[in-house]
Amino acid sequence: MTVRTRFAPSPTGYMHIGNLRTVVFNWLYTRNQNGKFIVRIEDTDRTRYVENALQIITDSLRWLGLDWDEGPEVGGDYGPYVQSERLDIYKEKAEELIAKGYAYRCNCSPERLASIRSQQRTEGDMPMYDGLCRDKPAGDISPDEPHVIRLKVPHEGVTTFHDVLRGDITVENRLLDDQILLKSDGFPTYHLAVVVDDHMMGITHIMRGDDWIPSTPKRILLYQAFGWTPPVYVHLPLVVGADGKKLSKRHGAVSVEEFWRQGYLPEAMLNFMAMLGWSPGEGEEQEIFTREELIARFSLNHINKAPAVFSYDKLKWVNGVYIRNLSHEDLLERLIPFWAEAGLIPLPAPTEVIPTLETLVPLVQERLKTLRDVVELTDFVFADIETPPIEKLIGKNMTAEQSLAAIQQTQSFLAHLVQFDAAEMEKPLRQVAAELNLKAGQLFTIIRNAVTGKEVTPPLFGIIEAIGRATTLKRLERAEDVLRDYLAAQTQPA
RNA sequence: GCCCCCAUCGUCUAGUCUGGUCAGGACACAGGCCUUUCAAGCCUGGCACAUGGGUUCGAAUCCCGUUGGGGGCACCA
Repeated sequence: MTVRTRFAPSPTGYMHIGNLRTVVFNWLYTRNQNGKFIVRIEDTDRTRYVENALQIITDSLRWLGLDWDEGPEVGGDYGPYVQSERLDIYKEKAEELIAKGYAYRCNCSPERLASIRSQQRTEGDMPMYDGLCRDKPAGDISPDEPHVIRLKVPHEGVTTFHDVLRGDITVENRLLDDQILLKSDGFPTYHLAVVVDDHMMGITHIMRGDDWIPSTPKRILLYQAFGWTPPVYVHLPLVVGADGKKLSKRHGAVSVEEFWRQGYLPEAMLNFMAMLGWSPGEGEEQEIFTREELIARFSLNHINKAPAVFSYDKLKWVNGVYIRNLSHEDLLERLIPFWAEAGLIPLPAPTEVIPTLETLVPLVQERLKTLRDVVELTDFVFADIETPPIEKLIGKNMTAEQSLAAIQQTQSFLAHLVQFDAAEMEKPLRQVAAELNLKAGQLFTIIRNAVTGKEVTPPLFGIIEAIGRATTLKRLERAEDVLRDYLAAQTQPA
């Protein structure tokens, strides 16, 4: 039997990271099994529909490299793959259930429903439909008047389904609501649409968040009513925030887009997401896996049942590992959009700045946790800096005179350097420090401050090379001015 | 309120099914080495089987209770 799985997002605006983890597991399992992965759009709620949401979903999937075999843009034999284009099917299936006695028409007003719900709540009961229309005679509500179609859940007995991770789960039928299957606007609800589509599209395995467990019995009842065999269920543990609650915006970034914009690599995201709730098991201590390794090793046997906290720290670490493993060329290409977005370089990058960028890449590579970090690390190369205040220009255990002399010596050395190249700088500048009776660190620190305006930067000489001779000398000069002004003020008591 | 699910370091987890190695690894944290700053790298350290009761020669592992956490209860998915 060919494994067929699906990802069935609602086009409500963005791709949530919790959804993404579900997709990753579905996709890895399907690829591992050589099955078919299907994307189906569940747009049955017209009130929540967002215009370009479909685009966001497909862009997100493509960014992660999660391809689908059937669905929007690629077609397939079981289409259409958008539920709003399948309305007549659901309607027909709902009528079929009425004919078989498993469903009934209901014309209770939303107001009445709300009022019985609130009453049930205040009385401490589980809110559910009171069944007013359930026993009305067959022709009592005309198919032409506004109404919904509800599932006729048995009052007695229990419904059991099997979950691969948790075993059999049983719920008493009396606790299940007479779920609405077809809304008064003619659209199906999720419960009907998903069962009909999963069956008609030949879905064999359903992997989704375990927040769906409580509603699964209703689904099973539908399969029984239709006389169909339910698929295999795998309920995945939820992805939660640091407080243990369902991951949401207040925990930090939650949409795939945001992670992309913050400079996470798709391959790092995939690796990290795969390990959230799944592990290779059997004493395996490897943490970093290629896409191919993940596909080869993924199995349902090692999925955890407990919810997993989404650790931004660990994701950053994984991302850093992936960044360090990139070739210089590859990293450069990925960094350019971030420099450009910060306004440091134009896009596309002009050929004359490429050598500067190439100098920078090896300097920043092991310092980046995200691609976007490059901005903070190198902005002074492209943009003018503020001349540092006097405290930053006087070295540790040094006088202003010594500091001025040190900067002057450095400036004159750099001004006359034949090859303005990082490799040519270190030795002679250490020499300069020695001659001035300074530790190398004392000299380098004030030079760093003078030239970058920051106390923490990538290695100094590479940075100086990237900044270039003219700008470097100019910045040193400005630093000297500050020191000279300071000294003048000292000797001239006010 | 009712129902369902879950429970190993702060976090992700290995080990649980097939009871018996100082409960292993990683992130984070602390200290150290390296070092022009910051990283990266290396070394070291602290840190967990929620709890009570069984079963057993022996329980993180099997059973029951308790506690704790999460989720669900729409003409939303």
